[in-house]
Amino acid sequence: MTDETAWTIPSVAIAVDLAVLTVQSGQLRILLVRRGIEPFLGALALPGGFLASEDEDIDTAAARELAEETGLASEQLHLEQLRTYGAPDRDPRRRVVTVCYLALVPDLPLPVAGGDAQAATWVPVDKVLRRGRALAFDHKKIIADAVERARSKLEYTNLGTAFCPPVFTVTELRTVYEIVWGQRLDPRNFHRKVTNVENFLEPTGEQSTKNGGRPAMLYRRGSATVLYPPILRG
Amino acid sequence: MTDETAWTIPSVAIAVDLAVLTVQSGQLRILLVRRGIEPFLGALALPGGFLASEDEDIDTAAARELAEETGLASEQLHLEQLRTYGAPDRDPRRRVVTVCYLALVPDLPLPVAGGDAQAATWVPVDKVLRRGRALAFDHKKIIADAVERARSKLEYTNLGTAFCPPVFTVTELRTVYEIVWGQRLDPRNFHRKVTNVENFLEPTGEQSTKNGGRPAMLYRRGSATVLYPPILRG
DNA sequence: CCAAAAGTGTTATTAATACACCCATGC
DNA sequence: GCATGGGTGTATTAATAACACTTTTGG
Repeated sequence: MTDETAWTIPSVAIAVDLAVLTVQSGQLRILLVRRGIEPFLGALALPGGFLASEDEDIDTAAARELAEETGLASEQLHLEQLRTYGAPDRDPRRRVVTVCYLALVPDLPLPVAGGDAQAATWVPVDKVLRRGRALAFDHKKIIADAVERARSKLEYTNLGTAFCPPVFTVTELRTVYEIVWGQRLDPRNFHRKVTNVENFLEPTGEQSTKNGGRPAMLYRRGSATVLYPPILRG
Repeated sequence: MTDETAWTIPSVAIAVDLAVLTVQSGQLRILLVRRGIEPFLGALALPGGFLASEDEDIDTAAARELAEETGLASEQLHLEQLRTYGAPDRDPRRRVVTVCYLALVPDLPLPVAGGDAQAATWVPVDKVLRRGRALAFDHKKIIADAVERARSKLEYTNLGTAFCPPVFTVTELRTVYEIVWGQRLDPRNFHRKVTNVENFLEPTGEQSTKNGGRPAMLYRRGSATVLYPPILRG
């Protein structure tokens, strides 16, 4: 930080945008809102906004936006800073630098479209990334970065469990991996791997009999947040 | 991004700070400047500054600051965004959000203290992180994040070579790993690992005879930027 | 010759992969 | 019983770890 004085500092607006990912109906999906004003009127965009006040912390702003859009508080959910995007022409109106956050959430009943928030919808990321028309600003690039971050974090952390309900089976967790990575995993080897890593899964003692076949053990997320050795995609 | 209009947007200053790491004299070191004004007068701080103009891209601003401080251009050097720090009270004067960048550079002749830049010095990160007094703002935390990012990136990328000169030996590269990780590595296994990964190192055909003992083959950084399987710290 | 550093070979251990097989439920 | 999904055992392969040993220089 240099010693330049305040009068030399250009005026720049700071926004906070959210890339909220979930696994729903066998797809990796992202929460998007339809823009109601120009620019990019009618285009899909990441939910977000400007700081609520000059005193609001940016992490707090992200958590607030997330609660407004999904109704979720910070428990059973993961929120981390992704990256800051600050190309000078990314917003045609004025200079806006946006601090983007990545959130991983379980399959929610639905995003509640209430209050002043726009109606939000879950959109498959495959569709967004392949035919990326109708995406506002540089949000397609942001989504690509968010998805890559999520994919890589599944390799060496327990964040796959953020997509699961509080109590889940090994198969549910494996399905999350398969959907996020777009790749089949051997059920038997995956089972052994995640159950052998110390404190990765915490057995509840309960069983799930929801599907046909032999009942599955139910687990909670364990205390181990890192997975060593990692599960590599290959 | 919401549809709030500009008059609701709080005014926040955006800074760009640099965590420039190098390996020098057997230590991992970071480039720091001594502050000449309040607040934190006389304390060590990361080099950085505000955007040069309202039209300057933040990545460009980081590259410009880096060139000003080190004289290095973007070749034979790595520069990536680290994280954005935006706690409301991190600067007592006014609200400042800083976008921090991580740079990895080879052992330079010296940082040139010329023009309007303050005199910069290389400070061992161990010293900074252990007895972190005299660090301005939240820069100690930023440095800790930068070091952890650098350490983890050595595991699965070729960024260790960013600390090396354009042409280097396997032993020089291993020494970089040992210093950054603070851990000894088996010379033989390391050699086999990095020379076996396809396109990780590009042989020059030349040999180095600088040290005693058998001359070492000289390599350039290869085209492979990711290391699979990774070299894990354990 | 000796010391020092570079590099190869070899073995043991560990982890990943592939797949046969058994287990426990619903119907 | 039979289909279905859950879970274990095991052989194969690949990667890591540990270390003996050879190579090539300088003195």
